[in-house]
Amino acid sequence: MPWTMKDIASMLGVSESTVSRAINGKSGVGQKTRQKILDLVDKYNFQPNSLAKGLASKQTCTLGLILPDITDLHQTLIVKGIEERASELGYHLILANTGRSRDKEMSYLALFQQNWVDGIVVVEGSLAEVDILKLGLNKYPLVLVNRLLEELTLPTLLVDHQYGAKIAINHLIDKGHQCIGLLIGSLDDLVNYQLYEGYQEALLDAGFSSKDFMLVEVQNSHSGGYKGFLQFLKKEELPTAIFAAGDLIAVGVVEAIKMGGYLIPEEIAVVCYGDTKISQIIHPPLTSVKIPLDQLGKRAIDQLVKVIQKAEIDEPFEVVFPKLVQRKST
Amino acid sequence: MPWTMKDIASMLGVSESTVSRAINGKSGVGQKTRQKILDLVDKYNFQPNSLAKGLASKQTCTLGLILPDITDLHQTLIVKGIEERASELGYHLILANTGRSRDKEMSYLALFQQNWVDGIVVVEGSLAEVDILKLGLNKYPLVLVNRLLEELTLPTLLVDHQYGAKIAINHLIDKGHQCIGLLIGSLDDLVNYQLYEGYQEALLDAGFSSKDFMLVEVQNSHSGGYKGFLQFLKKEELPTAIFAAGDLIAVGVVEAIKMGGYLIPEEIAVVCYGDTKISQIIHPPLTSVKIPLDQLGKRAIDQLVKVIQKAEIDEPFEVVFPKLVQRKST
DNA sequence: CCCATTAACTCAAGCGCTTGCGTTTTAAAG
DNA sequence: CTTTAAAACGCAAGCGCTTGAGTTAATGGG
Repeated sequence: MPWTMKDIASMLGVSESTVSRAINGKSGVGQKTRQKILDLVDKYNFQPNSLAKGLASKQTCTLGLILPDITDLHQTLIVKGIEERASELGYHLILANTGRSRDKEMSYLALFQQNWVDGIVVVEGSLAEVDILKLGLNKYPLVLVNRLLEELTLPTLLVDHQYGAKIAINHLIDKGHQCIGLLIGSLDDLVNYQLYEGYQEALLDAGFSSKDFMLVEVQNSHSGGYKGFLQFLKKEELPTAIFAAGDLIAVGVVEAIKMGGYLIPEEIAVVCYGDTKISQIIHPPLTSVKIPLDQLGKRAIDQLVKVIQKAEIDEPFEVVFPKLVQRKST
Repeated sequence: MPWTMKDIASMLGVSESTVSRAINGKSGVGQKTRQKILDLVDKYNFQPNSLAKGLASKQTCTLGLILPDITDLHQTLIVKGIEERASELGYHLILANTGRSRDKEMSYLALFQQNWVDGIVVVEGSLAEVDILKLGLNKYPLVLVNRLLEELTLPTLLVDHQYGAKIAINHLIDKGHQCIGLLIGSLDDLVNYQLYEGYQEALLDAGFSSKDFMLVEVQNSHSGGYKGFLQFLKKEELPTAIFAAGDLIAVGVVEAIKMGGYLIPEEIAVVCYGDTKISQIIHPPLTSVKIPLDQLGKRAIDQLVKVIQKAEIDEPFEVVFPKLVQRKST
């Protein structure tokens, strides 16, 4: 049976309130009494019951985090940033993995809202406006990461993927490439579509025309990248540079390029979107676009804490910008 | 302001207790009353305050999970298993990432123990016997995954890495290899040491002698694997098969082998410990030892729930066995 | 038609902590 | 040695829910 404040209080012949104030560092307790209490707390390793504390004080100093797939490296990198900043600000983190199940997402959202946490971060996820409204969550401290709900003005953190594609393409143009291919997953995926837009914009800005676009839509996988390169081979002109929208695609395309007997980067340059371990250890290590996911997480917490503390949010939408990391493939 | 049971109760002119029993599906409520309550609950999307519920009922239907590094794929795969089984059994999961900080580990352990959760799973981690004892956690529902504390008989889930190494080596022996090299990270790491033991045992069992051991200790990284193979080249006899204890090492060694102009698997076979994405997409895809991490997680929850429900644990130590996945590298 | 049995429901005491307010103590000022 | 304001502390209500014991209503057998 764990100790309670009552126990500590009666041991010292003081009231519970005094113990409470002493532990929480509030005024209204004398020096010696406070010390005696703290000593006892230490001696018996007393831990105040956080349920009771939360119930009485209406705050838990805990943040809820909902994400679709904990085995996804991108997401865990965001979590890392979130965890770091939350920890700095004195918040604990509670993490819920939904396994991309909409029901679970709703269920955790509801759970958290039941006074478990002071605020919620939702990473990606599939929840819609109606869900938020149904749960009465539109007034709850809630920030969205990598997910845009246009009808609601919830604080939202996004990556500017279009910009990410542009810096990649601009880099290739700077290197003198005239024929730049794009290997990308389904354009139905919003991220891919944004990359595609960035690709187009960069080329147009540099004076190319839409005739110069070389797009191959593939499976977002190793074999997708491989097959994608074979598609390029069939075209009248072979690109001298390829922007691969994903590390697995990049690995596949590199393999295909080598298989075809071409040299990287001398004959074909490759830029990878996403600076993952895989893209670094293959041969040659790939120039890639690094997405500052930890930044994303940290700023999400900053926003969330602002909302919790009722500070006004000046601008609900924040954007982080990818950076180019140059390696041996360009 | 969220609704409370009191609100619901007064709307219908019944008592709070009736509402409570209706919501929790307990007996003592009439059909029509129950239905009316449930309808209202639905209409206003009433969510009982879980802090209050937990405080009163002394259980939260929530499990705490502590792990060192959420960006580590191995750990997240365990989490996935844990989450699935916990969810099946009606438990929510709370996840704490310590970033390998001992202090944070202690802090979360303490937090959880403050009645947040009904039980705790600790994955790997750095906590020692004294910590557990200091927190008075030796009587708390707690299971350890991939960490052995010998002086305490806490329920513990482990992977039999020694067995994992043995099946890999046996496979190579079956393929006719007489000279099998081992490329491994620091033997101070317990996992590596166990793999080393498995390696030895498999060879000895097959009639080899300790003179046939070919061990090179390297950095657990891509370049470690690369350099490791160069070490082999310096030896009088080149192994015809290599067991690489880690996917990054395996990638490095494969690169070095190709660089040296040898064919895989014709001249040199490779087996990788750990069946990760990386080991599957490189060329050739590697035969590897798959560690059933989801199993590990699921069985951890089974054990934990047993402890929570005060069921006796027959055997505190459970072990899961790796499996061999054959691909093109052997 | 009455009493016993069971089901439906209410009461009220907690769970362990916080907090505003009132009371006592302390000590400095008059 | 008072006066008085501030500091130290206690009291008790309350956070929102659960639960055992007690009360009332419904049901059926004799």
